[in-house]
Amino acid sequence: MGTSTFGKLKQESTSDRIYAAIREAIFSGRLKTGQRLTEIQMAKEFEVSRASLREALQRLSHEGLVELNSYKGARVIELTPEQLDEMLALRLLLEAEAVRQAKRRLTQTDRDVLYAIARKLHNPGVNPRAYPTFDFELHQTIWEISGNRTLQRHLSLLVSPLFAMGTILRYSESSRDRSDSTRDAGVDHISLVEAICDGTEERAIELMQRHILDNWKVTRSRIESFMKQDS
Amino acid sequence: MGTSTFGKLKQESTSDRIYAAIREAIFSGRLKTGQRLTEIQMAKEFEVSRASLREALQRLSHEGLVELNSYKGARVIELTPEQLDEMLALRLLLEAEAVRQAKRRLTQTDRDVLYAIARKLHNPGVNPRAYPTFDFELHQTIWEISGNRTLQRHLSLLVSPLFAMGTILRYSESSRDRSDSTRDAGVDHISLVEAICDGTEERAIELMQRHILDNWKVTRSRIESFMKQDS
DNA sequence: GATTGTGATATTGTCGACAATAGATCATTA
DNA sequence: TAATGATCTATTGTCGACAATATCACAATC
Repeated sequence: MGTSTFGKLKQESTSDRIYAAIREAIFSGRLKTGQRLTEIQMAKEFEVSRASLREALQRLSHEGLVELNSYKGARVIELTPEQLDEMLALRLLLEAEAVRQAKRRLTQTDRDVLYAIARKLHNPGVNPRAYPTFDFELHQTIWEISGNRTLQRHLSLLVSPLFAMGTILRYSESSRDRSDSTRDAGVDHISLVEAICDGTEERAIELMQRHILDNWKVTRSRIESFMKQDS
Repeated sequence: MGTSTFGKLKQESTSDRIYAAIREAIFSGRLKTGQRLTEIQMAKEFEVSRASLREALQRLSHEGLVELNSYKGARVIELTPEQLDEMLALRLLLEAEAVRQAKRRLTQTDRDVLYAIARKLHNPGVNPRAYPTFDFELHQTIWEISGNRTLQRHLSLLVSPLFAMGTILRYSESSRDRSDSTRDAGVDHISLVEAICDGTEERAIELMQRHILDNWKVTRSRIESFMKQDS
């Protein structure tokens, strides 16, 4: 339990840490919508220099989580449920395109990799906390197979905050709901991979979108109950 | 006509200048694919501090024009014609979605604004050098009307470098071809705006995509002749 | 009383210097 | 000689300080 293995071997920079910390603070509700993020204050709080902090803020701004104005500073951007739905809608569009292009370039090794990930997710003994990581890995793999760097960049940009939000809310939710974290899947991943590898394009896209939507329903309900308890 | 635009006089920061300068250097071919961008050297060259330079590099990295590696520095990323086509394909997808959503939320003022821009573009006396700016303005307006911030962010991120590249190549091309800069339009803008305001969704999307593709053909041929003369 | 000008203050933009790291150089050894 | 390891150098990551700017309070003017 206590022996967590979350630390990647790759050494993360200071701005990486700050970036993740601020994002976590936003999603967990400690930093609220419209909250002004003063560089000096934040730098003191995290005990880092303003340079690293500014780099983190710039990344958050790029991701659309904070708003940067010249000589006016950074503010936490408003993330309404409607905007989250917008992000999800765009994600559905791009993931469909990724599936379309991935199907065209699929090699045998790609199939093996996809099935391997799906089996990891299907394995009943899998650590429930690892589920979202594996799920994310599956999506990323499909993006890579598509061979379309542009699509990859935009999908990462779009999905990364959604994924982080889901994970953070999952860990901060009340313990009674913890159980259903294990059956987020909805569409099971084996069927999805099968459709991508050997099904029709339409079928693959449909399963992918259903899979995303099913997971989204869970996350969205978490967000709403989180917002209720918050106010 | 009398619609004066005040806001564009915001003074640009140092990193804005450097960002634009490096991007220009990349598109004009002075900085070639894979070229290492040393911070100290670039900072000296532009006579700015490394802080501003790093900020510019980070933006270029977000835009996908340079690659940043920890403790290894920045390199100009490879932009093959195939990758440009990828970007265009994604743009077609997103612009179609923008048109779709804009049509649903269109107000009378929106119509007026769109027609005003289209007339500016249609006006035979318009400065040819202003054409791409107005064209960009038309697209941005449609994105805004869609009301979808996420779509806006991703479209800006995607189109901004394409637009910059087109503009830079236009100005650096040999003077004999300058004439056809005035008739890039392809689909004329009035028809496009009419379709968006009063046509069917399919018609509007089709005209939008044809318009983008027509302009792209011109830009792409410029890129190819530029690459030929380059080697 | 509302508006405009002026100054104080807090915050961001920019800079130069130091610390940490990667890559190259070169000596050492089997 | 080829492989190995220590050292050296160039470059990036991080920091604290100064300059430029926005915001607020308050006085002056109509």
